[in-house]
Amino acid sequence: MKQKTRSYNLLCPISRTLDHVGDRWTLLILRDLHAGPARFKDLQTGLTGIASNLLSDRLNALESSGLIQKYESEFGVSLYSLTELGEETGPLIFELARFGGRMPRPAKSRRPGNLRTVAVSLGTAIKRAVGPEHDFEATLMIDGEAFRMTARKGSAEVRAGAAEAPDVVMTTSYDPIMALADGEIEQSQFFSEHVALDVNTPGKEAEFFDLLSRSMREFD
Amino acid sequence: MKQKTRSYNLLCPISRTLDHVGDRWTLLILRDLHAGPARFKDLQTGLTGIASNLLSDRLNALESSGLIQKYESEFGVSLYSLTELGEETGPLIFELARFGGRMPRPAKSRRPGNLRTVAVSLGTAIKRAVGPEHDFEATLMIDGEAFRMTARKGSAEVRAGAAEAPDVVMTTSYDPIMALADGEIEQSQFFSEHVALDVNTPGKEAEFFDLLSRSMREFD
DNA sequence: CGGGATCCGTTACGATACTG
DNA sequence: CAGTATCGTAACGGATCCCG
Repeated sequence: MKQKTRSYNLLCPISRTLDHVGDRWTLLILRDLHAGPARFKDLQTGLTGIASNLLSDRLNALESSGLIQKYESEFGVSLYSLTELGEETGPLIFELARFGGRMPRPAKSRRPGNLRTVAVSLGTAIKRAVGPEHDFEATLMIDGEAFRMTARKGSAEVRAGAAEAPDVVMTTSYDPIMALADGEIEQSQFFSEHVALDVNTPGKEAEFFDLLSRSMREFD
Repeated sequence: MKQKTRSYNLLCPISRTLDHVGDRWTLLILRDLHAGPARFKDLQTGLTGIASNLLSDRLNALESSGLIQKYESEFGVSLYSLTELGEETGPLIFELARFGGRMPRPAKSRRPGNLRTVAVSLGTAIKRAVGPEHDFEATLMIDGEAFRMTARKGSAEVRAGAAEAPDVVMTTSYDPIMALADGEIEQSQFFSEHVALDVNTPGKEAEFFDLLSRSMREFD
């Protein structure tokens, strides 16, 4: 049950970080948790085929490191979420996503079991791009999976689950989003060909588009 | 001789990055190369006890990924260096260093075999802090190991080896630098108690101090 | 049925020894 | 100095089992 988790144990901040998050799967677990609290099963499907014992080991290790916490929600569902310290891996996750866009896309790659990864790449990017002029809530429907994007008072996030009272609702699918993130298509093409938009609060769609296109520029 | 290098192969930029740099030791090798070209032996000592076969495997894999390149210098010395693509891991390395400062320092940790790691943490930070008002070259002597810091026209770097015509020479040692990076002592204390400074070009020490203290603020 | 723990074959790691 | 070869061991990966 208990893995030993090899460590470098070197007097260097970089290797210290890797001692906590450098094991296989660990950064991907943190990635998915940046989309909000998740159950064991959510993580297992999002990580396409991680062995349950490994997921369990990693969650325990992350809890020991103080990066995540486990708690029971109503009805006794166990949920894992980032601690305040764990949230601080956001910029690190963002740089991982950004660098991935620089690497050639491999011939065939599997789709993850859920789309939290999209929410995360987007979420880490809009946090950098948001300004005080952005104030809205949006629902993103991606291949039937719902996420909510919130921008308020200079801070922003994307989380799993629909918004309660969205100003705008954007419907799209996974492949064009990834193509956009990988720089294979342009923003203009993405918005015009692959997106359907519902506006509940007229005027807010301008803020929404503005934040989204600023975010995409963060990946350059 | 040839390791298989497990990969996630998921359609996600984050996991794609990890497919290239996520193996054990790989990010630390890149770290050391951010201090400039290095020989096999330099890397081996900097990584305190990495097995030579692993170092060899990782270097081959990184070369295949296009992140590093191998070339012969004069006198037939083999050198490894970052490619243009590999240089782009800079921000990622910086975030790894920054997050390490947030984690509690473990009770006992070994010193790396050389101090390239210091040059790298510093170097990634000054790249973010430098402005057009900084224009100088400095030599940093850290426990007898020489590095050169260059700031010119809005860009800056730190590399292994002394500067040829330094405007200032700073002499200090490893432990206080790490204490500073880990937030255990203040800048003012660091400069006043643990640093000796030689000024060759009067006036340049102000620019030098300014860039250094701006850099430290990047870690907050 | 979700949330894991146990078992076991396989693979990468780590140390040492050895060679050009 | 710059690696390659060998080999024991620890971590991974997949399947199965267990418990509320």
